[in-house]
Amino acid sequence: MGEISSELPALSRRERQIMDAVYALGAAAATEVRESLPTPPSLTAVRTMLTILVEKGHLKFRQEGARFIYEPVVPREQMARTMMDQVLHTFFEGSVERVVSTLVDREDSSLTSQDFDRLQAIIDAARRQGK
Amino acid sequence: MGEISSELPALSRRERQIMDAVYALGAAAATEVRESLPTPPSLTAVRTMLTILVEKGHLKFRQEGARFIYEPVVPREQMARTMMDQVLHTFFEGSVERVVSTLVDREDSSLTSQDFDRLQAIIDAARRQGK
DNA sequence: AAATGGGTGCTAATATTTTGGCATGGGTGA
DNA sequence: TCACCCATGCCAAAATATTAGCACCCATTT
Repeated sequence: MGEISSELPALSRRERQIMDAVYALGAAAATEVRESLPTPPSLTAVRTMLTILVEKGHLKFRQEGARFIYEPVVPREQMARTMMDQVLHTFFEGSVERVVSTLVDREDSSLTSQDFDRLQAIIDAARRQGK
Repeated sequence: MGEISSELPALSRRERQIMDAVYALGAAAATEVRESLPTPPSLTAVRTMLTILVEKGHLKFRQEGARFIYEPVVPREQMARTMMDQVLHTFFEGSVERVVSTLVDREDSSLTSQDFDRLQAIIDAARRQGK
């Protein structure tokens, strides 16, 4: 049925918007999802979409008291990886360096000295581990 | 008409697939676009979509001999930035560090020692400039 | 207990997307 | 020059996506 795993599913526009919203929120109820949608439709419509996404295996939900909390089936961590690969390939010709360059050069990067330290630490660690 | 600029347009599924293909290719004719589409439709269908995307202002084309080469209106560089912001916000809670971490920890990262040097240089440069 | 705030399921109209046929025209190479 | 390839425009069916109404259920709060 599902076949989601690490493949990024071909979602429709609204479905993608909703999945993005849920990923950004971590987990959320219909109302919250609706609030973070661009040009939000009716709450009923949002609920329908959520149900569809559950049926398709992209979302799951847990009941918390009276409310239903929706959550992605593929954990954010994993999807983040997939999305990065996607962006890396489509917009950066697979160049990690260009991505990092873009990241740290952003207008509103506002990276502190400590942030830079941490970045350096991450790279050092990867270097040691990689070989 | 267009109103595209840096806002990421709400494309339909196929439209996004095609835009991604064109971005990945840099510029391409209909046939090439078709070849890099998942479950490609007929060539006519692809052409129709390309035309629609031109009408909507997402693509432009130039005639090169007998063939038409399609190209994104928003340059890849700029769209790359927008996409990064998007991914950063949706999947990494805005944490640049997490992105970098994910990038260098990828299975098939295969980053060489020189790659790491360059990464470090990028960060050093940004640090000096940012402060 | 009654009102309220979510939730469900079923249903269906509308809107949009997606597909591609068909006739036609212009370059280009054999 | 004559196919051939690639393009165009117009058109339209088929498939999907999107929206939402309605009746009803359950938990919480007043």
